[in-house]
Amino acid sequence: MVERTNRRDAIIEVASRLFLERGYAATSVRQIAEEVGVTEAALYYHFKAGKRELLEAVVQCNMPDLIGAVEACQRAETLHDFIVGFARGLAARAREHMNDKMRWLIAEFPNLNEEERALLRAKYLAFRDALRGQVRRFVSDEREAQFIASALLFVMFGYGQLMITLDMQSVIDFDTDDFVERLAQRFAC
Amino acid sequence: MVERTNRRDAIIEVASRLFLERGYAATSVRQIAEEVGVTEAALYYHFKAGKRELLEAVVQCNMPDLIGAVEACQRAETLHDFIVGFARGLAARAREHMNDKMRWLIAEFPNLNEEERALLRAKYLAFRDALRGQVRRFVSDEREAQFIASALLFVMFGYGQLMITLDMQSVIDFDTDDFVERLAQRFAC
DNA sequence: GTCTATAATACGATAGAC
DNA sequence: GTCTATCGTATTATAGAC
Repeated sequence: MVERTNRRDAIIEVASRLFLERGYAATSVRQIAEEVGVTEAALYYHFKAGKRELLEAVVQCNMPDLIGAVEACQRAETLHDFIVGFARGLAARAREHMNDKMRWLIAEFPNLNEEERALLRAKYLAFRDALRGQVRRFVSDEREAQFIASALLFVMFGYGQLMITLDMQSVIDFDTDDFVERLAQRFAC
Repeated sequence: MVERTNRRDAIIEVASRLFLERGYAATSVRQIAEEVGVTEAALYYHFKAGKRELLEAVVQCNMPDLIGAVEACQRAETLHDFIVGFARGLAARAREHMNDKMRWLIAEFPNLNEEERALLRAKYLAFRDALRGQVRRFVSDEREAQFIASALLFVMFGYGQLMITLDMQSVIDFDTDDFVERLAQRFAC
């Protein structure tokens, strides 16, 4: 493992912010170096493989922490409470820019190499399995638990991308709490 | 309305393909002109406002035809059949690159101006209302119909972005037909 | 590790001939 | 409408001094 200097981390942080704001292709190495307060040459010392290596680093540190949202509601005693708690956990993570990270990963997906795509898929799978494991506590049938976990996942993801990322919430009168409550009732019956 | 020449349309077509493949920022005017088989100067004759005008044209012609998916299953006689038919309609549209278009719109969302964002929101609203109208045929309660329409929308969108756009289907054993069937049962009960 | 300086190329955009 | 030619700038990346 290569030693990580503070400067290297600072570069990744700035690159991460700019990539998420404007996209990989629209961000220049010069802009990143300027905002960090170093020259391009210094940046290329830290990232010998250039801009692509910067992308790799940013992809790594922007993998969304989905698992945490499941762990946050392990104590629920009914499926209904679990679903409501899960939605609450995701909402908290949305405030930590989880939606922006997902939007960005989707946006840059065509630019990712196979290794990075595999990492993203592994994260997704681990998340789905954790979710299914929790649902399994309340649903005895394996296939039914699988279905509920997938459905919850799709609903939450679709909500995040449509309402938050595409900012539909600013123009639509949508009662999220009521939606989550109805969803929980529907799946817990 | 300005007269549209064949050449202008050819340029939009190539620009559309390249923008969707590589993104707006990563595609150069030169590449587009080359693939169309004209010079940059000729391209700037057709698009006096330059690259940004190209984006506007491509955004316009890549607004997904969501409404069609609802209209395709207007004859369903139960909510269960409607949901299954609706999923089938979306699957057909996925083959017409509707998912790629949605992925691209999400990716370029930060680059869109207010007019273009408003257009996207209007499309979404019209789609949701059409969906709710159909659900209303089977569900008397207005708010419940609203909930079901939103839930279906989020599920389908989440499925499309995760399974198709992020290509999870290539690595996960997922039975879509079984999923849709369980979904229909769950919401039609 | 960070700098100055610079290479080599690509970019968006335009002028003017035909 | 399409071309050639070109402008001014920005791009990724490197060489070599300190």
